[in-house]
Amino acid sequence: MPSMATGDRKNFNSNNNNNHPQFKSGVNNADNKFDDSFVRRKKIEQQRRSLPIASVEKRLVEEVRKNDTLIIVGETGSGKTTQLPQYLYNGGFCQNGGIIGITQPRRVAAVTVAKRVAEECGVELGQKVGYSIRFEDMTSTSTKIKYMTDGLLLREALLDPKLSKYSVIVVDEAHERTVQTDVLLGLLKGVQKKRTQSSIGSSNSYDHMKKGNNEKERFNEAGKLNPLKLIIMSASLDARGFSEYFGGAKAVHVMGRQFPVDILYTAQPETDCLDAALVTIFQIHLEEGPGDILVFLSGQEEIESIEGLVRENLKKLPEANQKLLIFPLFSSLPSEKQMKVFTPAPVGFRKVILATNIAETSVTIPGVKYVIDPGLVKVRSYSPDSGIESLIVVKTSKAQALQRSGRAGREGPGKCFRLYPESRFEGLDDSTVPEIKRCNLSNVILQLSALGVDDIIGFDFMEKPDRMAVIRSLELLYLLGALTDEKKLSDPIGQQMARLPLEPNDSKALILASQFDCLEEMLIVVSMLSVESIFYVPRDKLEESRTVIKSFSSPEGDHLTLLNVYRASVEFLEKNKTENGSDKAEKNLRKWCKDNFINSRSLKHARDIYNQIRENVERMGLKISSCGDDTLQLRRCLAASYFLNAALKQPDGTYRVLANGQIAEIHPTSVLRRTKAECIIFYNLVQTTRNYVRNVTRIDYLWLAELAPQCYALKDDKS
DNA sequence: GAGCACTGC
Repeated sequence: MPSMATGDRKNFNSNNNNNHPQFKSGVNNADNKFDDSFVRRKKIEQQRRSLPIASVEKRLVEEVRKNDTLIIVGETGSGKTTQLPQYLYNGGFCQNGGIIGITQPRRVAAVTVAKRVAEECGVELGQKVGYSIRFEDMTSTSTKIKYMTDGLLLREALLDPKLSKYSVIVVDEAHERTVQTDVLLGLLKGVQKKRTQSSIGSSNSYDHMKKGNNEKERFNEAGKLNPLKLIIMSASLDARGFSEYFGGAKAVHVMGRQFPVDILYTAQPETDCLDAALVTIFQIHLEEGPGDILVFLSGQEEIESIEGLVRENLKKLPEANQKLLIFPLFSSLPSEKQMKVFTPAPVGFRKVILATNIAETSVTIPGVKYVIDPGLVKVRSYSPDSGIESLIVVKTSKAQALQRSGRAGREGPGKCFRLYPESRFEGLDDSTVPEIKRCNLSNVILQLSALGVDDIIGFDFMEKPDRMAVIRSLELLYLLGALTDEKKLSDPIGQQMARLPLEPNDSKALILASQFDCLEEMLIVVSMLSVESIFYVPRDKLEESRTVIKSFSSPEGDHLTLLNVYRASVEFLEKNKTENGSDKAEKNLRKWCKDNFINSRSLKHARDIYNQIRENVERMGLKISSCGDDTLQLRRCLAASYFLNAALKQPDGTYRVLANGQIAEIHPTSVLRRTKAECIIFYNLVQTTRNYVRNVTRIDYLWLAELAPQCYALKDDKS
């Protein structure tokens, strides 16, 4: 417990190393009652012209004309994401009928930016300017500027390996180095080479035309496919990595527009980060001017405990100083609760937002003037040998610290309190380890195989993934029957698996389910497994939730329990629709979810996935039939698909994973926690305080040898 | 009897 009363406070050193130019806001200073479209257009025009990037429009277009690949480093607020595509359009880059594609790592970004650009262009969204993300396509044949997620462009490449409808592809936020971005960069490099070759040697493109490719390709006057212009946009200060990867590509810098943020460090290293954050919150609240506080914490648990501490300490202050409102923010929080952070604090009040990484890039909260950064972050780590996933708390990178502090300077000058000494900052890694070096690669490999890349180890990644991780994933794909002995994609299993937007194991389960006559059920199970945490239980309703959740549970395990939840929700929705109409029914469903401790956002997501993959398997011609109440077939199918995730009970009640000997316990949230089935299959193995298997179903040990002989042979067979 | 950062198709 911090001793605020005794005057315990943190001493912060300012580095005063502030070389950011200060800008006047210039926006919204006229409270215009006559905000008709003309005035609005004028305003937009003015805003566009005042962006830092506007002064270099001609030069940028010229550079793109001269260079097939260009790196653009643009700081926050430069306007690169909204403006560059418009400059290129006006510069004639769509004249051959090609379109400009801009990729984003996140769905919301693709949507909001597309909306803004459509407005700036004065066109209806979905016409000249559109976006395309999973479950939502807002483009048409007239779309010339298309925003999309990078994952979606990867999917498009499966159907059209030369991405022939694009004349320019802009990869935005490349510094984030998500798996999808990294794969995309490697792919685009190859596409560019192919298109350059085919526009030199005419035979290639001619062959392609002869094959009767459905996709219309963009040809120049001589009937050749135009080269692909590639633009990599990054906010990182160092463009060297990208430039080197693209053969010494030219890099240009565009100024940003940020308000200055004063960076403060503690004089001494902190031993207790939570306590330091708590003290700093009150220090700001009591000593600094108006403005909201954003605190970066590692996870839900930390957020909830600090929330309690702030409340406790707040009560001890004089009433005049109690005007502090606390908002937790993390991804699994139900959206109604997430939305609350956007309501401005009443006059005289200050908000403090306790957030995870979600506030670093995904969510921008207005009103933040102070950032508290303990310098830690929870990251996923994955061990290819044990197949164990875990979340570990590590120090942020310099780039991440910079990103966090930037959150204080969006509306005016701000302050960032780093809860560590300046010397420690110097010792941080420049940037975060790319995701591709710390994740399961089976999906990446499956996708690349479908694109004709057979030599994964030799693929031109910007940063090569771990060799062992590649080998393990190749093994898995081979055992699932997706790859042949020659490491080529198998037909039809591998081909079908690659087409499904799921993890390879889940795709295999669907394909097998059509043979086990339980595809109807497996579609639901896989959709439910693909989303995060279906159940959401507030801390104070633990007891109440137990009986409610129990009503869904199946003695056979969690997979069937998830199936029950989905079916109950569909039944509720259908019945409501006939009685109350569609809109009202959706609203009632959300209430039903709340009453049943189900996260309605997750359930909606599962329904979207269900509809999408159902359409996929229908198009593949798989037989969709139901096993009804006979769940034996479904469990046998699970065993046949997830055979590598089989575990046997040991005398002490723990489980031993047959494939690699790992020891784990059944997670306490599982319906099989108490029953202790002899043999189980599980969906994933996570390490927290202990090793836990989650989403578990009871199976018969003998099924393994019968259904997965490539992995298990009966011991008696040899004698 | 425990706890799960964030994305994406």
